[in-house]
Amino acid sequence: MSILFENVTDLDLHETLLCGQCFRWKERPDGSFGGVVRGKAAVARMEGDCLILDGAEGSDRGMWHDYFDLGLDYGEVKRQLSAIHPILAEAARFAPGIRILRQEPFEALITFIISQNNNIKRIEGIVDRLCENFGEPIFGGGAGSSGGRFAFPTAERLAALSPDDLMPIRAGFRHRYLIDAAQKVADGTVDLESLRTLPYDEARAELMKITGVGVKVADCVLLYGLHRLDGFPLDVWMKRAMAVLFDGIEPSAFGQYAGIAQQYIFHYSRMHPELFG
DNA sequence: ACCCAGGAAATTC
DNA sequence: GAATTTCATGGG
Repeated sequence: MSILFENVTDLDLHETLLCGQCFRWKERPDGSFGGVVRGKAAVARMEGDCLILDGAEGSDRGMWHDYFDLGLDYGEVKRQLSAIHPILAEAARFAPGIRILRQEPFEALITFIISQNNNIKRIEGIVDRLCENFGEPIFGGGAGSSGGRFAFPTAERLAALSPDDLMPIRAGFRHRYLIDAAQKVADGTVDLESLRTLPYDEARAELMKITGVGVKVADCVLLYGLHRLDGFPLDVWMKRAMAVLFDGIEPSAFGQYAGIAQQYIFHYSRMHPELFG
């Protein structure tokens, strides 16, 4: 079974799925991508301006439309952002097919806790092992050969574990952070869904109740897991980029789509390390 | 051997 | 309170 979207603009799967906002999609030899979203495995590919999800049994169009944020006009977003600063315009031109995915909040929380003081390659390996060890196996459909054959673990499952139970995923000092996050989500101490509408600073403060969540990780959870496009995560790359490429400019200057600007700049910077040598 | 990685907690000054 | 050190793990 396949799901097809026609007339899709401003989407490049390679740019969107491998730009550091998510960690579970794997590129396949034929250029398609295998991944798992909301417990459904699928293979994604583009043919011209058509987005095709193969083997997505049991999942509906709406879920994928939502995930790829197809309801937002990124052409208009880029017009607005490009008018703000010429280097931002260049960064958007460099990877015009980046979209901000609407990932699951708990997955964003866990994966970006793992991301701290870590590199993207190793983050992907840890997340893979986390899902293989503690996620529900997925049967049938695109699951067979897509690489990711396990759902992302639930908060309830992880909350029942101890830090030492996570030894197989080899996330080191982050084990206790992951358990604390799972427990606070599972017992309602932190209500992730409520963060969609809370004022930004209050939403950030809620997330920072979790041990291992500081400002940067909280901003990533809000942007990638709750689609707070006004969020602007500042990691080591972004701090360098702001200092070197946008000296004197405050993130607030990027407006309501600051988070999208951040992704263009982050990816542009990572692909041009010589700018900061 | 040394340094860094989409940081944050623990310790020290 | 602000500045520095430590925290696992793996790759360059």
